[in-house]
Amino acid sequence: MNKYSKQTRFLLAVDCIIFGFDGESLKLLLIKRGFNPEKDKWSLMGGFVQDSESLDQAANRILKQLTGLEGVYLEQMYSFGETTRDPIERTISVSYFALIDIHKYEQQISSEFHAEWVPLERIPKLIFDHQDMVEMARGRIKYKAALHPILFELLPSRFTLPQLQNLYESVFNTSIDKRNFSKRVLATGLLIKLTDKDKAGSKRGAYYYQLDKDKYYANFQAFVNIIPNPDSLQN
Amino acid sequence: MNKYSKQTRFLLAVDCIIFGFDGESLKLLLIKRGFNPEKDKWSLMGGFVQDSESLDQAANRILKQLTGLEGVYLEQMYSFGETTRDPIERTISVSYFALIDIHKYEQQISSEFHAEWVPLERIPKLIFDHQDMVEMARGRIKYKAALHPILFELLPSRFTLPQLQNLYESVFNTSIDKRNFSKRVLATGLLIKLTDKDKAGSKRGAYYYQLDKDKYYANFQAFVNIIPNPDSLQN
DNA sequence: ACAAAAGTGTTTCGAATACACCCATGT
DNA sequence: ACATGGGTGTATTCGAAACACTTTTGT
Repeated sequence: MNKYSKQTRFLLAVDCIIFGFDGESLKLLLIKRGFNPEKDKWSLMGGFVQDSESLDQAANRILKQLTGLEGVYLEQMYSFGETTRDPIERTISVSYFALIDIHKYEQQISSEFHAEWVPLERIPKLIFDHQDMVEMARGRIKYKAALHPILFELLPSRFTLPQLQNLYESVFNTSIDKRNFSKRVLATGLLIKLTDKDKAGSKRGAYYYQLDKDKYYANFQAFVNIIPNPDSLQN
Repeated sequence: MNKYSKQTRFLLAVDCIIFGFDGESLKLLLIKRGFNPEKDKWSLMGGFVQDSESLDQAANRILKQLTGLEGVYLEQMYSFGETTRDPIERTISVSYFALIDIHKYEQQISSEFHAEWVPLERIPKLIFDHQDMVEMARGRIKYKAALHPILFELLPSRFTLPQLQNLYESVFNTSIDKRNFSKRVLATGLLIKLTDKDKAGSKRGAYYYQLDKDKYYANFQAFVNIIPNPDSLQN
Protein backbone atom coordinates (compact mmCIF):
# COMPACT_ATOMS: atom_id res chain seq x y z
CA MET A 1 0.00 0.00 0.00
CA ASN A 2 1.67 3.12 -1.22
CA LYS A 3 -0.34 6.12 -0.12
CA TYR A 4 1.89 8.57 -1.89
CA SER A 5 1.74 7.00 -5.32
CA LYS A 6 0.47 10.07 -7.12
CA GLN A 7 3.36 12.26 -6.12
CA THR A 8 6.35 13.17 -8.23
CA ARG A 9 9.76 11.91 -7.18
CA PHE A 10 12.90 13.95 -7.62
CA LEU A 11 16.59 13.49 -8.07
CA LEU A 12 18.48 14.49 -4.95
CA ALA A 13 22.07 15.61 -4.94
CA VAL A 14 24.52 16.72 -2.32
CA ASP A 15 27.08 19.39 -3.15
CA CYS A 16 29.99 20.26 -0.90
CA ILE A 17 31.64 23.62 -0.47
CA ILE A 18 35.02 22.66 0.93
CA PHE A 19 37.15 25.30 2.59
CA GLY A 20 40.85 25.05 3.28
CA PHE A 21 43.51 27.45 4.51
CA ASP A 22 47.15 27.21 3.51
CA GLY A 23 48.48 29.95 5.76
CA GLU A 24 48.15 32.46 2.97
CA SER A 25 44.59 32.59 1.81
CA LEU A 26 41.27 30.87 2.14
CA LYS A 27 40.63 28.36 -0.61
CA LEU A 28 37.94 26.15 -2.04
CA LEU A 29 38.42 22.66 -3.31
CA LEU A 30 36.92 22.54 -6.80
CA ILE A 31 36.83 19.84 -9.41
CA LYS A 32 36.91 19.81 -13.15
CA ARG A 33 34.06 17.59 -14.20
CA GLY A 34 35.22 14.51 -16.08
CA PHE A 35 31.72 13.64 -17.22
CA ASN A 36 28.69 15.10 -18.92
CA PRO A 37 26.81 17.33 -18.67
CA GLU A 38 29.19 20.25 -18.48
CA LYS A 39 32.27 18.06 -18.92
CA ASP A 40 35.52 19.93 -18.26
CA LYS A 41 33.74 22.77 -16.52
CA TRP A 42 34.56 23.72 -12.93
CA SER A 43 32.16 22.62 -10.29
CA LEU A 44 31.72 21.82 -6.65
CA MET A 45 32.15 18.22 -5.61
CA GLY A 46 28.79 16.54 -5.45
CA GLY A 47 26.85 13.39 -6.07
CA PHE A 48 23.45 11.84 -5.96
CA VAL A 49 21.93 10.71 -2.71
CA GLN A 50 21.61 6.94 -2.65
CA ASP A 51 18.64 4.94 -1.59
CA SER A 52 20.27 3.65 1.56
CA GLU A 53 21.88 6.73 3.03
CA SER A 54 20.79 9.84 4.89
CA LEU A 55 21.72 13.29 3.63
CA ASP A 56 24.55 13.57 6.15
CA GLN A 57 25.85 10.18 5.15
CA ALA A 58 25.76 11.16 1.51
CA ALA A 59 27.70 14.32 2.23
CA ASN A 60 30.31 12.45 4.23
CA ARG A 61 30.64 9.84 1.52
CA ILE A 62 31.13 12.44 -1.17
CA LEU A 63 33.64 14.33 0.93
CA LYS A 64 35.60 11.18 1.54
CA GLN A 65 35.51 10.25 -2.13
CA LEU A 66 37.25 13.48 -2.97
CA THR A 67 39.55 14.06 -0.05
CA GLY A 68 40.04 10.70 1.60
CA LEU A 69 39.09 12.34 4.88
CA GLU A 70 36.57 11.29 7.48
CA GLY A 71 35.33 12.99 10.60
CA VAL A 72 35.83 16.49 9.30
CA TYR A 73 33.69 19.49 10.09
CA LEU A 74 30.66 19.24 7.85
CA GLU A 75 27.48 21.20 8.18
CA GLN A 76 24.34 21.28 6.11
CA MET A 77 23.93 24.72 4.60
CA TYR A 78 20.90 25.08 2.36
CA SER A 79 18.79 23.21 -0.16
CA PHE A 80 18.57 24.52 -3.69
CA GLY A 81 15.46 23.60 -5.58
CA GLU A 82 14.84 25.90 -8.52
CA THR A 83 13.04 23.89 -11.15
CA THR A 84 15.57 24.52 -13.88
CA ARG A 85 18.80 24.50 -11.95
CA ASP A 86 19.95 21.34 -13.66
CA PRO A 87 19.17 21.44 -17.38
CA ILE A 88 19.11 17.68 -17.85
CA GLU A 89 16.59 16.80 -15.22
CA ARG A 90 15.20 18.55 -12.22
CA THR A 91 17.47 17.88 -9.26
CA ILE A 92 17.28 19.22 -5.74
CA SER A 93 20.67 19.87 -4.23
CA VAL A 94 21.33 19.84 -0.52
CA SER A 95 24.51 21.82 0.01
CA TYR A 96 27.00 21.21 2.78
CA PHE A 97 29.99 23.18 3.78
CA ALA A 98 33.13 21.59 5.07
CA LEU A 99 36.18 22.96 6.83
CA ILE A 100 39.29 20.88 6.52
CA ASP A 101 42.91 21.11 7.45
CA ILE A 102 44.38 21.54 4.02
CA HIS A 103 47.45 19.58 5.00
CA LYS A 104 45.41 16.50 5.68
CA TYR A 105 44.04 16.53 2.17
CA GLU A 106 45.25 13.55 0.23
CA GLN A 107 45.04 13.40 -3.49
CA GLN A 108 42.96 10.29 -4.05
CA ILE A 109 44.48 7.46 -6.06
CA SER A 110 42.31 7.77 -9.09
CA SER A 111 42.51 11.55 -9.18
CA GLU A 112 39.46 11.06 -11.33
CA PHE A 113 38.06 14.37 -10.19
CA HIS A 114 40.89 16.70 -11.13
CA ALA A 115 40.53 18.60 -7.91
CA GLU A 116 42.26 21.88 -7.22
CA TRP A 117 42.50 24.32 -4.36
CA VAL A 118 41.41 27.71 -5.64
CA PRO A 119 41.76 30.97 -3.68
CA LEU A 120 38.43 32.61 -3.00
CA GLU A 121 39.44 35.65 -5.00
CA ARG A 122 39.98 33.57 -8.10
CA ILE A 123 36.98 31.26 -8.23
CA PRO A 124 36.25 30.47 -11.88
CA LYS A 125 32.81 30.34 -13.39
CA LEU A 126 31.02 27.30 -12.02
CA ILE A 127 28.24 25.12 -13.42
CA PHE A 128 24.57 25.36 -12.57
CA ASP A 129 23.94 27.43 -9.45
CA HIS A 130 27.19 26.49 -7.80
CA GLN A 131 28.19 30.13 -7.85
CA ASP A 132 25.25 30.93 -5.61
CA MET A 133 26.25 28.14 -3.28
CA VAL A 134 29.76 29.50 -3.01
CA GLU A 135 28.46 32.98 -2.35
CA MET A 136 26.21 31.72 0.38
CA ALA A 137 28.99 29.66 1.90
CA ARG A 138 31.29 32.66 2.02
CA GLY A 139 28.62 34.56 3.88
CA ARG A 140 27.94 31.64 6.16
CA ILE A 141 31.51 31.01 7.19
CA LYS A 142 31.93 34.66 8.08
CA TYR A 143 28.72 34.76 9.97
CA LYS A 144 29.39 31.64 11.95
CA ALA A 145 33.06 32.35 12.55
CA ALA A 146 32.23 35.77 13.94
CA LEU A 147 30.27 34.05 16.67
CA HIS A 148 31.72 30.60 17.10
CA PRO A 149 35.24 29.18 17.12
CA ILE A 150 34.90 27.13 13.95
CA LEU A 151 38.00 28.38 12.19
CA PHE A 152 40.19 26.09 14.24
CA GLU A 153 38.88 23.34 12.01
CA LEU A 154 40.95 24.81 9.20
CA LEU A 155 44.22 24.67 11.11
CA PRO A 156 46.49 21.78 12.04
CA SER A 157 46.26 20.59 15.61
CA ARG A 158 49.25 22.71 16.57
CA PHE A 159 49.28 26.28 15.34
CA THR A 160 50.67 29.65 16.29
CA LEU A 161 48.87 32.87 17.11
CA PRO A 162 50.19 34.63 14.02
CA GLN A 163 48.81 31.78 11.91
CA LEU A 164 45.45 32.02 13.61
CA GLN A 165 45.39 35.76 13.15
CA ASN A 166 46.22 35.39 9.47
CA LEU A 167 43.30 33.06 9.13
CA TYR A 168 40.86 35.47 10.76
CA GLU A 169 42.20 38.30 8.69
CA SER A 170 41.70 36.29 5.50
CA VAL A 171 38.21 35.21 6.34
CA PHE A 172 37.09 38.69 7.30
CA ASN A 173 39.28 40.50 4.87
CA THR A 174 40.40 42.93 7.51
CA SER A 175 43.42 43.55 9.67
CA ILE A 176 43.42 43.17 13.42
CA ASP A 177 45.70 44.60 16.06
CA LYS A 178 47.80 41.68 17.24
CA ARG A 179 47.78 42.74 20.88
CA ASN A 180 44.01 42.92 20.99
CA PHE A 181 43.70 39.76 18.95
CA SER A 182 45.80 37.72 21.31
CA LYS A 183 43.98 39.10 24.33
CA ARG A 184 40.59 38.19 22.91
CA VAL A 185 41.55 34.82 21.66
CA LEU A 186 43.32 33.83 24.86
CA ALA A 187 40.45 35.17 26.92
CA THR A 188 38.23 32.47 25.43
CA GLY A 189 40.19 29.94 27.45
CA LEU A 190 40.12 27.61 24.45
CA LEU A 191 43.83 27.61 23.78
CA ILE A 192 46.62 25.72 25.49
CA LYS A 193 50.09 27.18 25.09
CA LEU A 194 52.70 24.59 24.28
CA THR A 195 56.34 24.80 25.17
CA ASP A 196 57.88 24.57 21.74
CA LYS A 197 57.93 26.99 18.89
CA ASP A 198 57.37 27.06 15.18
CA LYS A 199 60.58 28.39 13.72
CA ALA A 200 59.36 28.35 10.15
CA GLY A 201 57.84 31.77 10.00
CA SER A 202 60.48 33.80 11.77
CA LYS A 203 63.85 33.74 13.40
CA ARG A 204 62.57 34.11 16.90
CA GLY A 205 59.85 31.51 16.42
CA ALA A 206 56.26 31.58 17.58
CA TYR A 207 54.80 29.43 20.32
CA TYR A 208 52.54 26.61 19.30
CA TYR A 209 49.08 26.42 20.76
CA GLN A 210 46.50 23.71 20.64
CA LEU A 211 42.78 23.65 21.18
CA ASP A 212 41.46 22.61 24.54
CA LYS A 213 39.07 20.09 23.01
CA ASP A 214 36.93 19.71 26.09
CA LYS A 215 36.29 23.40 26.42
CA TYR A 216 35.88 23.64 22.69
CA TYR A 217 33.04 21.16 22.62
CA ALA A 218 31.54 22.53 25.83
CA ASN A 219 31.56 26.13 24.66
CA PHE A 220 30.87 25.66 21.03
CA GLN A 221 27.36 27.01 21.29
CA ALA A 222 28.45 30.03 23.28
CA PHE A 223 29.07 33.26 21.55
CA VAL A 224 32.72 33.89 21.06
CA ASN A 225 33.07 37.11 19.25
CA ILE A 226 36.61 37.59 18.12
CA ILE A 227 36.01 40.07 15.37
CA PRO A 228 35.97 43.79 16.03
CA ASN A 229 32.86 45.49 14.62
CA PRO A 230 31.26 42.47 13.03
CA ASP A 231 28.93 44.55 11.00
CA SER A 232 28.56 43.74 7.36
CA LEU A 233 27.83 40.07 7.97
CA GLN A 234 25.54 38.28 5.58
CA ASN A 235 22.53 36.26 6.39
CA MET B 1 18.82 11.59 -23.45
CA ASN B 2 18.63 11.11 -19.74
CA LYS B 3 22.10 10.88 -18.28
CA TYR B 4 20.84 10.35 -14.78
CA SER B 5 18.61 7.39 -15.49
CA LYS B 6 20.25 5.04 -13.02
CA GLN B 7 19.64 7.26 -10.01
CA THR B 8 16.92 6.86 -7.43
CA ARG B 9 14.25 9.52 -7.20
CA PHE B 10 12.77 10.61 -3.88
CA LEU B 11 9.61 12.07 -2.53
CA LEU B 12 10.14 15.65 -1.44
CA ALA B 13 8.05 17.37 1.17
CA VAL B 14 8.00 20.81 2.71
CA ASP B 15 7.07 21.21 6.37
CA CYS B 16 6.37 24.56 7.98
CA ILE B 17 7.04 25.57 11.55
CA ILE B 18 4.70 28.51 11.97
CA PHE B 19 5.20 30.87 14.89
CA GLY B 20 2.65 33.31 16.22
CA PHE B 21 2.46 35.56 19.25
CA ASP B 22 -0.80 36.52 20.92
CA GLY B 23 0.59 38.99 23.44
CA GLU B 24 0.85 36.26 26.03
CA SER B 25 3.01 33.48 24.75
CA LEU B 26 4.74 32.22 21.68
CA LYS B 27 2.71 29.65 19.79
CA LEU B 28 2.95 27.20 16.95
CA LEU B 29 0.26 26.51 14.41
CA LEU B 30 -0.26 22.76 14.36
CA ILE B 31 -2.74 20.61 12.52
CA LYS B 32 -4.51 17.42 13.34
CA ARG B 33 -4.01 15.22 10.33
CA GLY B 34 -7.24 14.33 8.63
CA PHE B 35 -5.64 11.64 6.49
CA ASN B 36 -3.42 8.61 6.69
CA PRO B 37 -0.81 7.78 7.71
CA GLU B 38 -1.02 8.97 11.30
CA LYS B 39 -4.59 10.21 10.92
CA ASP B 40 -5.75 12.29 13.88
CA LYS B 41 -2.21 12.78 15.15
CA TRP B 42 -0.73 16.22 15.60
CA SER B 43 1.70 17.38 12.98
CA LEU B 44 3.27 20.35 11.32
CA MET B 45 1.63 21.65 8.19
CA GLY B 46 3.31 20.20 5.17
CA GLY B 47 2.89 18.89 1.68
CA PHE B 48 4.69 17.39 -1.24
CA VAL B 49 6.72 19.51 -3.59
CA GLN B 50 5.12 19.61 -7.01
CA ASP B 51 6.78 19.15 -10.33
CA SER B 52 6.37 22.76 -11.35
CA GLU B 53 7.39 24.66 -8.24
CA SER B 54 10.58 25.56 -6.44
CA LEU B 55 11.05 24.75 -2.78
CA ASP B 56 10.26 28.33 -1.76
CA GLN B 57 7.15 28.28 -3.89
CA ALA B 58 6.04 25.03 -2.33
CA ALA B 59 6.52 26.45 1.15
CA ASN B 60 4.57 29.58 0.30
CA ARG B 61 1.79 27.54 -1.24
CA ILE B 62 1.50 25.31 1.80
CA LEU B 63 1.55 28.27 4.14
CA LYS B 64 -1.19 29.94 2.17
CA GLN B 65 -3.25 26.77 2.09
CA LEU B 66 -3.32 26.72 5.86
CA THR B 67 -3.38 30.37 6.81
CA GLY B 68 -4.69 32.21 3.79
CA LEU B 69 -1.69 34.49 4.09
CA GLU B 70 0.83 35.55 1.47
CA GLY B 71 4.01 37.56 1.73
CA VAL B 72 4.80 36.49 5.25
CA TYR B 73 8.24 35.96 6.71
CA LEU B 74 9.33 32.53 5.58
CA GLU B 75 12.82 31.13 5.74
CA GLN B 76 14.25 27.77 4.82
CA MET B 77 15.58 26.07 7.91
CA TYR B 78 16.96 22.61 7.32
CA SER B 79 16.44 19.47 5.27
CA PHE B 80 15.66 16.25 7.05
CA GLY B 81 16.61 13.11 5.21
CA GLU B 82 16.87 10.14 7.53
CA THR B 83 16.03 7.09 5.50
CA THR B 84 13.23 5.94 7.78
CA ARG B 85 11.71 9.22 8.84
CA ASP B 86 8.50 8.49 6.97
CA PRO B 87 7.45 4.88 7.50
CA ILE B 88 5.39 4.65 4.32
CA GLU B 89 8.00 5.71 1.85
CA ARG B 90 11.27 7.50 2.12
CA THR B 91 10.62 11.24 1.94
CA ILE B 92 13.04 14.11 2.29
CA SER B 93 11.55 17.07 4.08
CA VAL B 94 12.73 20.61 3.58
CA SER B 95 11.61 22.54 6.63
CA TYR B 96 10.72 26.21 6.67
CA PHE B 97 9.97 28.45 9.53
CA ALA B 98 7.43 31.22 9.32
CA LEU B 99 6.67 34.18 11.53
CA ILE B 100 3.19 35.56 11.22
CA ASP B 101 1.05 38.15 12.89
CA ILE B 102 -1.36 35.88 14.65
CA HIS B 103 -4.18 38.37 14.16
CA LYS B 104 -3.90 38.10 10.42
CA TYR B 105 -4.45 34.39 10.55
CA GLU B 106 -7.69 33.45 8.91
CA GLN B 107 -9.29 30.14 9.49
CA GLN B 108 -9.56 28.79 5.98
CA ILE B 109 -13.03 27.99 4.70
CA SER B 110 -12.64 24.27 4.56
CA SER B 111 -10.96 24.09 7.95
CA GLU B 112 -9.96 20.75 6.56
CA PHE B 113 -6.73 20.85 8.53
CA HIS B 114 -8.10 21.32 12.04
CA ALA B 115 -5.41 23.83 12.83
CA GLU B 116 -4.74 25.09 16.33
CA TRP B 117 -2.40 27.55 17.95
CA VAL B 118 -0.48 25.72 20.64
CA PRO B 119 1.79 27.41 23.19
CA LEU B 120 5.38 26.26 22.97
CA GLU B 121 5.24 24.87 26.48
CA ARG B 122 2.41 22.55 25.56
CA ILE B 123 3.41 21.08 22.23
CA PRO B 124 1.90 17.60 21.97
CA LYS B 125 3.70 14.60 20.60
CA LEU B 126 4.10 15.06 16.86
CA ILE B 127 4.42 12.60 14.02
CA PHE B 128 7.63 11.48 12.34
CA ASP B 129 10.55 13.77 13.19
CA HIS B 130 8.42 16.88 13.52
CA GLN B 131 9.48 17.12 17.15
CA ASP B 132 13.06 17.55 16.02
CA MET B 133 11.99 20.22 13.58
CA VAL B 134 10.20 22.13 16.31
CA GLU B 135 13.22 21.87 18.60
CA MET B 136 15.48 23.17 15.90
CA ALA B 137 13.08 25.99 15.07
CA ARG B 138 12.94 27.08 18.69
CA GLY B 139 16.70 27.28 18.72
CA ARG B 140 16.78 29.06 15.42
CA ILE B 141 14.30 31.76 16.27
CA LYS B 142 16.23 32.55 19.45
CA TYR B 143 19.50 32.59 17.65
CA LYS B 144 18.33 34.80 14.87
CA ALA B 145 16.25 37.10 17.02
CA ALA B 146 19.21 37.71 19.30
CA LEU B 147 21.01 39.20 16.34
CA HIS B 148 18.40 40.49 13.93
CA PRO B 149 15.12 42.31 14.34
CA ILE B 150 12.91 39.49 13.07
CA LEU B 151 10.45 39.44 15.93
CA PHE B 152 8.61 42.43 14.53
CA GLU B 153 7.19 39.98 12.02
CA LEU B 154 5.13 38.50 14.83
CA LEU B 155 3.49 41.78 15.79
CA PRO B 156 0.78 43.86 14.15
CA SER B 157 1.96 46.91 12.27
CA ARG B 158 1.22 49.10 15.28
CA PHE B 159 2.44 47.86 18.63
CA THR B 160 3.55 49.21 21.99
CA LEU B 161 6.86 48.87 23.76
CA PRO B 162 5.37 46.74 26.54
CA GLN B 163 4.02 44.37 23.88
CA LEU B 164 7.39 44.20 22.19
CA GLN B 165 9.10 43.56 25.47
CA ASN B 166 6.64 40.79 26.31
CA LEU B 167 7.49 39.17 23.04
CA TYR B 168 11.22 39.27 23.66
CA GLU B 169 10.72 37.98 27.15
CA SER B 170 8.65 35.08 25.84
CA VAL B 171 11.08 34.12 23.15
CA PHE B 172 14.08 34.22 25.44
CA ASN B 173 12.26 33.11 28.51
CA THR B 174 13.82 35.84 30.57
CA SER B 175 12.89 39.17 32.04
CA ILE B 176 14.38 42.42 30.91
CA ASP B 177 14.62 45.78 32.64
CA LYS B 178 12.13 47.99 30.83
CA ARG B 179 14.34 51.08 30.98
CA ASN B 180 17.25 49.31 29.39
CA PHE B 181 14.98 47.56 26.95
CA SER B 182 13.45 50.75 25.66
CA LYS B 183 16.84 52.39 25.39
CA ARG B 184 18.28 49.56 23.35
CA VAL B 185 15.28 49.10 21.14
CA LEU B 186 14.91 52.81 20.41
CA ALA B 187 18.64 53.11 19.83
CA THR B 188 18.25 50.87 16.79
CA GLY B 189 16.42 53.71 15.09
CA LEU B 190 13.97 51.18 13.67
CA LEU B 191 10.93 52.44 15.52
CA ILE B 192 8.69 55.38 14.80
CA LYS B 193 6.69 56.69 17.73
CA LEU B 194 3.08 57.40 16.88
CA THR B 195 0.90 59.97 18.56
CA ASP B 196 -1.89 57.77 19.79
CA LYS B 197 -2.00 55.20 22.50
CA ASP B 198 -3.20 51.70 23.08
CA LYS B 199 -5.54 51.95 26.03
CA ALA B 200 -6.28 48.23 26.19
CA GLY B 201 -3.47 47.16 28.47
CA SER B 202 -3.62 49.91 31.05
CA LYS B 203 -5.43 53.01 32.22
CA ARG B 204 -2.71 55.36 31.23
CA GLY B 205 -2.22 53.76 27.83
CA ALA B 206 0.98 52.99 25.97
CA TYR B 207 2.18 54.76 22.85
CA TYR B 208 1.97 52.91 19.60
CA TYR B 209 5.10 52.47 17.54
CA GLN B 210 5.59 51.24 14.03
CA LEU B 211 8.55 49.86 12.16
CA ASP B 212 10.52 52.17 9.95
CA LYS B 213 10.34 49.79 7.00
CA ASP B 214 13.11 51.42 5.04
CA LYS B 215 15.58 51.22 7.88
CA TYR B 216 14.34 47.76 8.67
CA TYR B 217 15.15 46.42 5.24
CA ALA B 218 18.38 48.40 5.07
CA ASN B 219 19.65 47.21 8.44
CA PHE B 220 18.31 43.73 8.45
CA GLN B 221 21.70 42.14 8.00
CA ALA B 222 23.29 44.28 10.68
CA PHE B 223 23.69 42.94 14.13
CA VAL B 224 21.06 44.26 16.43
CA ASN B 225 21.62 42.67 19.75
CA ILE B 226 18.74 43.43 22.04
CA ILE B 227 19.17 40.60 24.47
CA PRO B 228 21.37 40.93 27.52
CA ASN B 229 23.90 38.11 27.85
CA PRO B 230 22.85 36.09 24.84
CA ASP B 231 24.71 33.07 25.99
CA SER B 232 22.90 29.79 25.87
CA LEU B 233 21.91 30.13 22.25
CA GLN B 234 21.67 27.02 20.16
CA ASN B 235 23.23 26.31 16.84
C1' DA C 1 -7.60 57.91 47.05
C1' DC C 2 -5.53 54.31 45.19
C1' DA C 3 -4.16 50.67 42.20
C1' DA C 4 -1.92 49.46 37.94
C1' DA C 5 0.85 50.00 34.21
C1' DA C 6 3.79 53.51 31.47
C1' DG C 7 7.50 56.31 31.05
C1' DT C 8 11.99 58.23 31.96
C1' DG C 9 17.68 59.40 33.69
C1' DT C 10 22.02 58.60 36.08
C1' DT C 11 25.75 56.09 37.91
C1' DT C 12 28.67 52.12 37.66
C1' DC C 13 31.15 48.66 35.61
C1' DG C 14 33.37 46.01 32.29
C1' DA C 15 34.73 45.17 27.71
C1' DA C 16 36.66 46.96 23.44
C1' DT C 17 39.88 49.94 21.46
C1' DA C 18 43.92 52.48 20.49
C1' DC C 19 48.46 52.59 20.93
C1' DA C 20 54.50 51.51 21.24
C1' DC C 21 58.21 49.27 22.85
C1' DC C 22 61.29 45.30 23.83
C1' DC C 23 62.73 40.43 22.64
C1' DA C 24 64.91 36.63 20.24
C1' DT C 25 67.40 34.99 16.58
C1' DG C 26 69.37 34.06 11.87
C1' DT C 27 71.97 36.40 8.71
C1' DA D 1 74.77 44.92 13.99
C1' DC D 2 70.69 44.71 12.07
C1' DA D 3 66.52 43.17 10.09
C1' DT D 4 62.50 40.45 10.84
C1' DG D 5 58.68 38.87 13.03
C1' DG D 6 56.99 37.66 18.05
C1' DG D 7 55.41 39.00 22.25
C1' DT D 8 53.41 41.97 25.84
C1' DG D 9 50.76 46.33 29.08
C1' DT D 10 48.09 50.56 29.86
C1' DA D 11 45.05 54.38 29.36
C1' DT D 12 40.78 55.66 27.32
C1' DT D 13 36.34 55.21 25.52
C1' DC D 14 31.96 53.38 24.89
C1' DG D 15 28.28 50.56 25.60
C1' DA D 16 25.82 47.48 28.96
C1' DA D 17 23.85 46.98 33.33
C1' DA D 18 21.91 48.21 37.60
C1' DC D 19 18.76 50.83 39.76
C1' DA D 20 13.72 54.09 41.63
C1' DC D 21 10.64 57.49 41.20
C1' DT D 22 6.92 60.13 38.83
C1' DT D 23 2.87 60.19 35.65
C1' DT D 24 -1.63 59.03 34.08
C1' DT D 25 -6.16 57.54 34.59
C1' DG D 26 -10.07 54.28 35.48
C1' DT D 27 -12.25 52.69 39.40
